[in-house]
Amino acid sequence: MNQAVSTLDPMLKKLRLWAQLDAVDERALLELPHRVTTLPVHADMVSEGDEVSHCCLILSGFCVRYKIVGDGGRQIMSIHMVGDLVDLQNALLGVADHGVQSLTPCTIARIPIEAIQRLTSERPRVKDALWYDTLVDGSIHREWIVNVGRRDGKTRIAHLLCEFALKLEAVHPGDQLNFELPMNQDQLADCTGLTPVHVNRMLKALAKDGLIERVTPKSVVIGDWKKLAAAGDFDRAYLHLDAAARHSA
Amino acid sequence: MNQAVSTLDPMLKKLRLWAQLDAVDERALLELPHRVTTLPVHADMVSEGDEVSHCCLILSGFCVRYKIVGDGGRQIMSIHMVGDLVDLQNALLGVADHGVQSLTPCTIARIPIEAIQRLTSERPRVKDALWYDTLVDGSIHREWIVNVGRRDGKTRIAHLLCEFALKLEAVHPGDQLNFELPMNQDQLADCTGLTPVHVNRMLKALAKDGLIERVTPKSVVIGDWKKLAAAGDFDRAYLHLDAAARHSA
DNA sequence: CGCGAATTTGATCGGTTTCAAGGACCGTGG
DNA sequence: CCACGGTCCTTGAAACCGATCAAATTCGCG
Repeated sequence: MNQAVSTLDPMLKKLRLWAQLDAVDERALLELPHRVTTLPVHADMVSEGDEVSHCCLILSGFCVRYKIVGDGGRQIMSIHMVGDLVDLQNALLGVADHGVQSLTPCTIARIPIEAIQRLTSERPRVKDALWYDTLVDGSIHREWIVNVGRRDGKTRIAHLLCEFALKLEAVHPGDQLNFELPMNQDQLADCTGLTPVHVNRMLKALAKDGLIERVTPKSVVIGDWKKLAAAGDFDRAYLHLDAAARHSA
Repeated sequence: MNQAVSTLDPMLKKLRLWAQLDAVDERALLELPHRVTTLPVHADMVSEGDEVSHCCLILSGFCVRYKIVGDGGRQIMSIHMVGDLVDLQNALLGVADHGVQSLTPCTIARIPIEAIQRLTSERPRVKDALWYDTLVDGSIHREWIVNVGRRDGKTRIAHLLCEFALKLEAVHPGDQLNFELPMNQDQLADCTGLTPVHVNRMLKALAKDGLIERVTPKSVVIGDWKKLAAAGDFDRAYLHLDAAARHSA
């Protein structure tokens, strides 16, 4: 049982940032029924139009939410990592209005949505935390609208790299200036509304400007964070990572 | 007092779609403290970076949420109308990560955010309704990411027109095929990530294709809904307007 | 080592932007 | 009532960013 309890820990760690949970809340969260599954790379965990009965918590690996447009193009709307309840929105809305796909092999915990709904109806603070989580998600969505709508190619890529670095640092403290992207250039293109070819050129341009270094195609070393953030028109406020400070104040 | 009660009715009408509210919930919602204000056109009700203490319910008129990017460009992230709690997200997150501006003269009711928080902590169904509201908002954000990220100019405009027509019909049943846009072409451009000049050309193109008719610049008559929806790659699912049917089922 | 996938690079094309100017509409004041 | 000024819409021409097409190179991996 202790085994099972610790499984959902990444979720708890994140939700603690969003609301003041007491011991009962935390235990109830960790005791949510779930089934751990592993997924290969490029696996669809949810497809657009599916009726969603489970919510997937990422325990390791990366995945994205995306939609396919009429002409066959794909747009990625968000990137997710350890601790993210990746299709909470789909699950609460009842019908998947978008797909979810793994970028890398993943381990996930599938939690029945009814269990979550039962828990939130009994534990108001848990509901607050999950609500807050969806609010932050919305804030990130808004920034992405801005990113693809009003920034040029180089700026979009720089912005995405900054966001990824900070989100990674939040769940895996260490050296956020030196990481491996879990995406190839096709997927970066689908995040930024560009073509893979142009992504390639913009990455090269960022490297030439000395903002990043690339040893292998997917490795990123941020040479100068401030300059990259400036180049990406990046302001971390929208990630609300400093929420915890406000809450405990 | 009856006067004051009916003021917030547009909000109640919308929230009823999102959750099963009982008589106590509804009365509590209508009795929320508030101050009614009128705003001229192009007035900022919230600016990015503001600390937000109130939440604005739109009683009449239209407004948008937007951000300004580094090079001075503007991106509109959503359009709002009667019944929308327009900066609930900003208010709940504490700091405005975006601005809110009126497109037309508006009447709004400013509700203190603490009153909303007190109410949601006492009435779980109200919290559910507001949460659901923010979830639908997120769903619309995701569709906008797709719209500006992966669709060409003509398709973006057609999509926006379809969305606007349906949202308008939802709050003001009547002839959704014939309406007046509350936006000029600069603002349409800021919604779609295009330039005003190009918006002008795409509107003309849609008219030439017989998908819309334009008597005055802002008037839109949708000639053939199905064709316009096809041209706009539009699928209404993301608006979740049919949620009510599911809930009562 | 060799195959397939992903990255890189080059050349060309096209949608959209930019720059610029003319025209329509509307509220205001003489 | 009409002249005026400003804002918005419309249109044209040229420039540009990013897309497309195509091929070469590198990388990952069995």
